[in-house]
Order: sequence, then structure tokens, then C-alpha cells
Amino acid sequence: MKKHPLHIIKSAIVEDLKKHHAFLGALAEDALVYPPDTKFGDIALPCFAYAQSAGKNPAELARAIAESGVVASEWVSAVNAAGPYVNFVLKGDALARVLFAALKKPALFGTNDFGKGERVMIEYPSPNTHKEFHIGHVRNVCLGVALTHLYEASGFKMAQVDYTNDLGSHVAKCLWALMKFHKGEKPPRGREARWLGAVYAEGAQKLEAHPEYAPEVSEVLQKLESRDKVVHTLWKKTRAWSIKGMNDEVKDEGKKIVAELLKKGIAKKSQGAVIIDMEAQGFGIMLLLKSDGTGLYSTSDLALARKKFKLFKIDRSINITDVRQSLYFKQLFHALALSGFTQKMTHIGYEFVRLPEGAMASRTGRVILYEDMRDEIIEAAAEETKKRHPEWSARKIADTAHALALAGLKFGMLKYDPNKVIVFDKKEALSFEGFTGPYLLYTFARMNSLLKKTRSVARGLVDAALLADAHEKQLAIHAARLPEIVQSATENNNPSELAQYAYKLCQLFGGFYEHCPVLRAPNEDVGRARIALVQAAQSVLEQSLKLLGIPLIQEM
RNA sequence: GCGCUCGUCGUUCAAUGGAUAGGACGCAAGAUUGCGGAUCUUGCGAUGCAGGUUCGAUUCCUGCCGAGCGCACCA
Repeated sequence: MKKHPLHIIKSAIVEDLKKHHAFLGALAEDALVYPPDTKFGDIALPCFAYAQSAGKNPAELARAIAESGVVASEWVSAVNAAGPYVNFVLKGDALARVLFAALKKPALFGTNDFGKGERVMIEYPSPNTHKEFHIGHVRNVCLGVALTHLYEASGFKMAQVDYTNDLGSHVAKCLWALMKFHKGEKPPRGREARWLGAVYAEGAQKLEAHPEYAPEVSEVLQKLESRDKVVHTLWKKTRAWSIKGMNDEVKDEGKKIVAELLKKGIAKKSQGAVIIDMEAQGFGIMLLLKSDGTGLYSTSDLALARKKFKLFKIDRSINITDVRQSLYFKQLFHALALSGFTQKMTHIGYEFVRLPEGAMASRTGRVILYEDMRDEIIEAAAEETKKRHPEWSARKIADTAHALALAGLKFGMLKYDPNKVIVFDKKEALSFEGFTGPYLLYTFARMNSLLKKTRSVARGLVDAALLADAHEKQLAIHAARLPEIVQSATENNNPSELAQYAYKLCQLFGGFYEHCPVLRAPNEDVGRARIALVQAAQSVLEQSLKLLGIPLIQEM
């Protein structure tokens, strides 16, 4: 196990407690909690679970433990009982000491190794597969990005979903060969994809044999990227062929699997169609083949899943979709389990984003498209930025506004539990105050500005013991919790835990900033210690925002 | 009809069965020329209803009320 700053302190407390109190034999680190108010202490032990084996009621037990003497004196300055809780007050420098040490490598702080040795694949729709990209889809992408980062930070190896790059040079080669050697030809019906593959192979071979063709190919690529009319039209046509080809291939593969399932007696025929009866599991009926023998989504999914597990050798797979597909994924996972796949499969269903007037529906035109919303927020942010910084260049204002808008949208999507319906209020999306992305960026910018001004302060040994103010201690202990939060957010597939954490960090920094002057600290030593604390808080905030997929800006 | 999810201040969200139910928005009042007022401080203000389990329930169980979603040839 990697040792987090708080792990070091918690395990010292736990070990010492166990040494002195036999009835706490099974005590684990995660039994320690954080008091609701720091006036109680910094870390607490609830005594409910041990009361029975100790033969006392929880409050008596807490008192007995507290009175038995100070434990883990390297870190703890006082122990006191409050009702059924034993509260530990940490020494002023304890937290800051471990925190500063851990932050010597800020990029690693926040990581943990609970997923070590496991490969995971996270699937969520890629933005460019949707033409009508509305704010509901934004939620999906934000969750996907944040979870990918979280899983990485928790030590998982990510298997990348192979989103075919359909604007690359291989496509240009194919189009070039098509135009040069097969202009006007019609591919055989139903075998377009295969034919296209042959054309590509031919083109690649000829290009290798005749390097003088290279400029022609790069011209095609340029035209492709600049959306030249002729090339672009051809590209759209060929892409449709190859997608259809891929889909057909997958579907054929799926039908073979369905046949196997029938043979094994897992699936059966019913009303002419092929189904798996999952009534016993409470999942109803899963339809695998239509009565006319043609395939369905589920047919392809079986094949895709098999391919995924075999090819990428993953241990876990995660699908992020709209919550309405929950039942379908239960069925799919059950079907895969019946076919012998033991990998851990998780479906994360997120609730809708709805408008104050009701659900979004393209039928009634009640949709908010991502691009429109984004532009509107950018405009509001630009106006606000211009007001504050009239001297900034148009370019800088535009960049800042863009970052603010993205932060606002993304944070807005991630700050709530995925299984809660989000009521998307435009007024709220346009606000930059309170529990919002821009507030976090503002805090970051202030930290940055403050640290810039401290560059002239002479460096020297930092005496963490000088951080004795309640604001300083609270900020330090909260900052030190990042690794725990990252792990918990990963385990629960819930980035909102991290979002709430980051916001709380900013709130605590706000209090510290108000009460503990850094540039005009009582003396130089206190100033140096505070600078170190600000640096620590900034690293933690930076790390949190990066994990959430929110870009940072230095000033705003 | 069956199943899943959800009901917490005016609004919108928090709270491993545990300490005084916590934020944000809005509202009201305030922050000595001081590190960025997109900030900070203070106040007002809530667990749908009825039972049950428990030393203790916003949390678990049952019923009711209310909202949303899903339940075989669509994707």
C-alpha cells in the first residue's frame, strides 16, 4: 500500500490504540472518521462498535480510552472524549509536515494503487458520433472523461476504446487510390467495405513502390482536412460503406454466438424469435434475434463484448449511458456471464438533464444544443472579463472566457450524483458565483497571484509548527485528504465526490485567505510556512481540477 | 399490472445507521486606505405521510401519497 499523509497518522493512532486496548483488536484505519466540527478534534474514533466487547456503553468506553493516556504522541497533542467519540487533536505541525513531504511530487499526490494490475475499459459515446449534441450528451462525456482520469489515478491500466480515426492519412491513401486507379467504378453491392479494403491495400503497395506519388497523397489529405467538396463527398460515401461493413461483420459474428447459446440451451426460441428468459433474475426477457432471423443491437453487443474481452484482456468494463438503458445492460451482462465471462462489468446510468419547463424533446424543439449553450456562456464570460480587465487583448479575453465557460459547464455536470436528474437552468449556468466552476478557477487564480508576489520572500526552512491557526489546520487536513477522495470517487464511480471536495477546499482557502495574511504575516517564519501551505493547497486544487477534466487558467 | 430511480430550507444539491441535518442560489444585514469584492462574515429557512427494526433513522424494512423512467422483434 502506498502511504498517504493521513494514512501515516491514522495507522500510527490505530496501532497505538490496539497496543493499549485489547478489545480494539480488529480496529482498522478506516474506522477513524473526521469530526463534523474541528472544535471536537481533527480525527475521531466512534466507539459504538467496540462497546460490547469492552463491556461498557459507548460513552463510558470513549472516556476510558481518552483517559488511558495520549496515543501516537508523535502526531497527536490531545485526546478527549465527547459522548461516544474519542477525538484526537493533531499537533500543529503534524499534518503540514506529512502534507509538504507528500507534495514534493505533486503530480503523484492524489494517486493510489487500489487498481494496480487491473485493466479497465470505459466506454462512452464520443462527441463526434453525434450530430445533435445536446447538453444531456455533455453530461455523458464529462462523466466519461472524469472517470477515466480517476481510474488512471487509482492505478488501473486503461484499455483505450478504438475510435477509428477517420480523418487520418490512411483514409487519404485510400481515397487517393480510389480516385487514381478506380475512378467511376462501382463496388459490388453488399461488399463495399471489402472492396474498399482491397483498394486501400493496392494504394498502399503502389505508394511504397513509387515514392513519387507521395505529394499526391498529401494533397488529398490536405483537401480532406479543408473539406474540399469533391474529396469530402467521396469521404462521406466511403465512410458509410466501411461503417456498414463493420456493423454487418459484427452482426454476423453475433449471430454465431446466438447460435452457440441456443445449442447450449442458454437461449431458446419463443414466438419465432430467439430469447433468453431472465424472469427469474427479475430482468424480464432478453431478445437476441428477431423472428425473421435478423439481428438486433443485443446481437452486435454480444459480439463486441466478446471481442473486447479477448482482444484487450481487460478485467473490468464500464459502460456509461443514459439511465434508461439500465435494464438492457443488466440483461447483457447476465447473458455474458452465462456465456462464461467472469469479468467485472459495470453500467453507470446517469439521469437526464432536463429543462425547468420539462424534459428535453427534439420533437417539440425543446432542446438546448451544446454549441449554442457554450457560445452563450462564453459571451457572458467575455463581457464579465472585459469589465475587469479593459487592458487585456481581445485574444486573451477570448481565451479566458472560453476556459471559464468550459469550467462552468463541466463542473455543473459533475457536481451532482450521476443518478440525480439535473435541472438545467440557464440562469445558473451563466452564474459564476458560489458552487460553480468559475469559483474554483477564481480561487486558483488568486492563489497563483499571491504566490507570484511571494517570489521575493527569502526561502528557508519551513517550520510547519507555526501553522497553528484553526483556518490553517483545517485547510491542511482537507488538502491532505485528496488521495482518500480520489479512491472513494473511483470506487463509487462518482466524480461528484471529487467536485464537492475541490469546492470545499476553495471555501476553506477563502477563510484562510481572509484571516491569515501571507505577505504581511506577523513575522517572516510564519509567512514562509503560510506560503508553503498555499503552495500545497494550490497543488491539490490543480490536481483535482485536472482529474475532473477542467482546464486551468493562471488569471482571470 | 410488474420493476427500477427519486421525494431534505422558497429553489437547487450534501450528509459509511451516529456528534447541533451541511452548502449554493435567492432574501436581509455587514466587511478600519491591507495579499484579486467573480471574495468573505452574520441572519432567516427543510427531512412527503403513517407504521416498524435500533441505544440511535434523512439513511434500513412495510404501506400510502407524489414525480420520473423502463418492461419482446426499435436503436
